[in-house]
Formats: sequence, structure tokens, C-alpha cells
Amino acid sequence: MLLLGAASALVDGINEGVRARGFTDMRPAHGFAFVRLAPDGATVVELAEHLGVTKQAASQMADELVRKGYVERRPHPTDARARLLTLTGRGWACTRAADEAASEVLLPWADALGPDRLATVRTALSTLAVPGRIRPTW
Amino acid sequence: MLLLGAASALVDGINEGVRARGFTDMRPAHGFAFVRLAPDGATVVELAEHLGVTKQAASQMADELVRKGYVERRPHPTDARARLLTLTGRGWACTRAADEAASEVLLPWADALGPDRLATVRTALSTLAVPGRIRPTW
DNA sequence: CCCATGTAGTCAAGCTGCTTGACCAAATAG
DNA sequence: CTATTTGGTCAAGCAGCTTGACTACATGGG
Repeated sequence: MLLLGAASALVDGINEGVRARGFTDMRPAHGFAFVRLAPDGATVVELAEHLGVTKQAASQMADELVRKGYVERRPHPTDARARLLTLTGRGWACTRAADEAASEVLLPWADALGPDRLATVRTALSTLAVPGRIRPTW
Repeated sequence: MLLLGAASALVDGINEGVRARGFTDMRPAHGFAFVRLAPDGATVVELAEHLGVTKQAASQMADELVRKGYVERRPHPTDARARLLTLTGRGWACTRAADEAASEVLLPWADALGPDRLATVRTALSTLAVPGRIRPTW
């Protein structure tokens, strides 16, 4: 289906842009994690739910991101068992790079389309998409 | 991105429909393979190119599909090295089931949208999607 | 006609990202 | 104060892919 092709092209394009900006050790999956971590941080379990994987998988991804310097594990303010994962400066820089890359990919597309048809596409897609479903690994 | 959510929902929906029709041992990736095999069959290498994986990976997927009875390995009519992978009766039945499932998922969506806006969405997506790119494994 | 190079396919080994299962420590309910 | 739930980790295993090496057939130039 061409919906899939478009989605792939989009993800590839953004990933390409992120790498071009110097973050060569990032995969698209990391970007999906950043979406959840960006506002106020999250626990491993919350991250796991957001990504649709087990908490072990999320934990080991967190390990990787900590090792690479994008994420910190801080003590949770109210729960001594939990740890709050938050973005480091480098993590935020990468998030900004991803936003830039995304605009870069979408801008010419939105331009060619015009605001009206763009809105049509957006609403059309949002009726099909169930909220929060981001499981790219088939 | 909500484009991804829509793509995921679509794939999941179709896969669900296929399973509901009795083909419980199928993954979405198999469907992508069928797209290439359906018209006249294909060799392992052609399948590999279509899926964007190595020929070894394609070959072992072919093994699986043969084992499950969806695909046959026949001698290639003009090249004694090659083997032509073709769908069996069961393979065609599964293809038909997938088509039905796809319409089932898309029909209410297309209905709600109307032909005009549907066409808009289609053309919009096709400008973004590069041809033949179907690599769902990020 | 024959050899050199290219191509289709398989075998084998290894890696990566995920899973299931078991467990500990802190939180929470009774 | 115990019993259960919840956040997190450790360990082992698996699925789907990769790279590398090899065989059998194809093909083009001498």
C-alpha cells in the first residue's frame, strides 16, 4: 500500500536529516522514545507502554541512550523504586534536530499541497489512526 | 507522526482480517512477498529486491512459505540455476482474503471521506512515497 | 570451443532487538 | 504488620536478519 511507502519515506527522510546533523548513532525507534521522554521525563514502564514493548526492552533501550549520553536516570521524586528518565542537553539537541529534519521533509510537501488539502489529509489520517499506536516493528 | 499511526492501523487491520479468515500463520511481511509473487511468480533474488532484504533472508522466507503450503518452488523455464516461486491454490486463497480484508478496512474510511477527498489523499501520499520502498522493519 | 567472469541459490555462523521467566525492593491495601 | 501489587533488573532464549563462503549454471570474448 502506498500509505506504507509514504510512512517509510517519511521516517527515512527524518532519520537521514538527524544523521546529517551529526547524530549518527540514532535509530528511528529512539525518536519515538524521545517523544515520550521530552515533556517531563518518564519511567521505564511508561516508556515501555508508549513504545508497545516489554519493560525489559524499554529498560535496555534506556541503557543504550544513557550510554550514548542522550538520557539520564534520576531518582524518582515520589517513588523510591522508580527512576525518572530525562533528556540530557545532548538529548534535547537531538530532539531539536529531529524537529528541523521533520519540517525539512514536510515543508516542500505541504507547500505543493496547499493548506486546504493538507488539512484534508491530516483529518483523513487521524480518523484511521488509533491513538498512541506506534509499533513499527512488524 | 500520525502518518505512522495510520499505516500501523492499516497493516494491523488487514492482518487481523486475514487471520480472521483462517490464515493464522501469516505475518504482514508475507503479504508484501505475495504482492511480488502474485502476477507471474518471481525468483528469490527478485523477491529479495522487492522486500529490500538480502537474498538469504528472502530464501528462508520462501522456505517458510513453502513449508506452510502457500508457495511452490518450480524450475525456472529459461534458467537452470534459478527457481521460480509461484503461489499455490492456498496462496491465492490467502491473497484473495487479504484483498477482502483490505477493502473491509478501507471501505468505511473511503465512504466517510467521499471520492474527492480520497483522491486528494491518494495523490498527496504518492508524491511523498518513493516507488517500491517497503521496508517496515526499523 | 573454452575459459573468465558474473549470477542464482544455499549453507553456516553470528548479531540485534525483542521476548519470557525469575527475582528483589519499595509501595500500597487490608 | 503481613500480603499483594508495582517498578526495575538479571539471565536466557528466540526470530529475523546480516555477512561470508561456496556450488552450479549462464554468458561473453578470445
